Amino acid sequence: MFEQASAPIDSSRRHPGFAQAAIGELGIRFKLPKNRAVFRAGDDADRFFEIVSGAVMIYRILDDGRRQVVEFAFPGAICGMTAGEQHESCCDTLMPTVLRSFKRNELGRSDAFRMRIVKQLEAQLSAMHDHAVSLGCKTAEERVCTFILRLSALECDVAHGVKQVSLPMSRKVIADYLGLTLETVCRTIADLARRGVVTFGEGKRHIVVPDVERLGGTACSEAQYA
Amino acid sequence: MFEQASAPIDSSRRHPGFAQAAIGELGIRFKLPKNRAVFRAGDDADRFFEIVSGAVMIYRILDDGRRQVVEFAFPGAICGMTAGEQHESCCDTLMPTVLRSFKRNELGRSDAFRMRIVKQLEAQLSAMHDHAVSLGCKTAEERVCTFILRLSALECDVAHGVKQVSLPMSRKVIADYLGLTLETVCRTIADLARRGVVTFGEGKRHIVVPDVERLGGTACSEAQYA
DNA sequence: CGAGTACTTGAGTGGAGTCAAGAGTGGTGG
DNA sequence: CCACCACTCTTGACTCCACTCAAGTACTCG
Repeated sequence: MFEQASAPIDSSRRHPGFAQAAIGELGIRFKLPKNRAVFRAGDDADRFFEIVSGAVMIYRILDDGRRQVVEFAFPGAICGMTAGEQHESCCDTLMPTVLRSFKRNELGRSDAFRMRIVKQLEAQLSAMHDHAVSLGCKTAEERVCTFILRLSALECDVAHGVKQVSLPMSRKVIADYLGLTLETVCRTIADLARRGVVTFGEGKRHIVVPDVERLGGTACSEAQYA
Repeated sequence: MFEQASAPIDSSRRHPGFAQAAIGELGIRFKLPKNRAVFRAGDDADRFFEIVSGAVMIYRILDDGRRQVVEFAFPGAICGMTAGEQHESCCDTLMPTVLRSFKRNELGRSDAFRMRIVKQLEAQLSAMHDHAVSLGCKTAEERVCTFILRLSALECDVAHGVKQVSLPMSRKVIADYLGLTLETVCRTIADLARRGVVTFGEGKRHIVVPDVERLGGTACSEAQYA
């Protein structure tokens, strides 16, 4: 009935030995290659992570294999903070990624640190609200445009008024994030390209946005009530 | 193309005078009737709120009137915390509700308070992840079952093994939360009732769950990878 | 008790999913 | 360097779940 998502990356491929690599109070900095598990649902949530460079995805998997990517995390973001004892989601790297790992109880370290964490959690909550709007009431085309727009806001090369966005993830991952199938994502991007709303850069993972306004119009924005 | 959601409740119906009602450091406690605005998207986010009793919904509205209810908040939850200067969502009461209002800068008050806020934000983030799973990859029936199950976990009368859940919101609000139409919500509940997975209590807003296991099976749960 | 709102049910449609086949891309090893 | 293989991406044809439109019924509250 539903396409099986690829199972989570094998536990043995998780960052081996790093967590034990000691150091006391400051975050432990370490690097992972592409497609490695940072943590798995069910792991003890005694540590959380800050993305220094690279990118990760946080996702959940249902019994029958359906997968929902709930967040992407880029440099500056934190992930793996949870009120419970165990992680409820999985987290994989999308590209070579440098992380900083903190013990959960380091949270009490300093006011400045804690305020940063609160700000980050607020930002993530707000991003999840945006994402819920996409998933709950936008069409396939609006979701894809909103997604490209969001990526272009964080990371893009701007050359003579044209933005180039590089997608660090496969069509399947985008589909699992947007609540669509990979075929629908393909078709939608192809259609946007046909109409000139976007064009392809070098390779299918580079999207060029000639007119951000136009893409924004196609993405459908939120009403303002002041 | 899309059904117009009712516009947000008029600003003049917001809690009049309460914010100015002074008091210094402790939260200001106040009560609102049903269907009142707690805050609006665009309002200054200088205060945030704790639900003491009752219930509220947090939602966003798109240009063309589509509405997405992103969260419900019940006693113990906080709402209105945002990293930005203005609120990005609207918040209305679903029933007579007692709230406690805090100045944003009161956040620095005490460690215990701050830790409570962090825990709450983590819990809300986790709830949003669950919600994204529903919106992104569950069928109408699974969403409705997941929703009833979640409500039954927080609030329900248990009498001789049978759970009764009271829905404090209209079918339209449930639909806007689950990313469905109100007709689909109606049909789905009717169908569950026909099959005996749920039955109606007194009035259409009281759902009786004879067998929580069975409802859980219909809701579709998450895989565990330890 | 009556008016307005909330809810239910039916019939028909369409957007995104499913199934399937083929093209492009990148990494590896001879 | 290029041939091969695996994986990712694209496109087409058909299907189906949830949406739309529409009519009618049940609450709720003044």
